[in-house]
Amino acid sequence: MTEFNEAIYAALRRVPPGRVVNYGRLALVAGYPGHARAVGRALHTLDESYPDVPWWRVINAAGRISTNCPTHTAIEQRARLESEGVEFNEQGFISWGRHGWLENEDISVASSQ
DNA sequence: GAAATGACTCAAC
DNA sequence: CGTTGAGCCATTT
Repeated sequence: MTEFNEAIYAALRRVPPGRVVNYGRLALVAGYPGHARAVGRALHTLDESYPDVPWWRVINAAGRISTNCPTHTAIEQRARLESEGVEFNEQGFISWGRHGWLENEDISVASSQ
């Protein structure tokens, strides 16, 4: 496992239940800005070895589930999120204004609600 | 080590 | 938000 993956997992563990974060922001928080795709790869390689990593709280910038993994399906991810209180749109989108992770509330989520 | 791939993102239409 | 095209980076082949 690489240092990069550890950083991603560490940052992901900081995400509280009921909150979601997109790949780009997660990479930014982990200290690797611009590594959005690498985050996707890191989560893809994720397995039972890291049970405490809430991979389901990671979605794409559009606010939608992007998961396309046989072991971690988008259906399962949505179910996990809903059980945590995350609400989905009719179109399957998540409201960043309600469930977006603010990290330290220092970063402007730019939620124009 | 080069080329291809992917759980991405942003800017333009 | 919908789609397209280009940029991005780590892992895989």
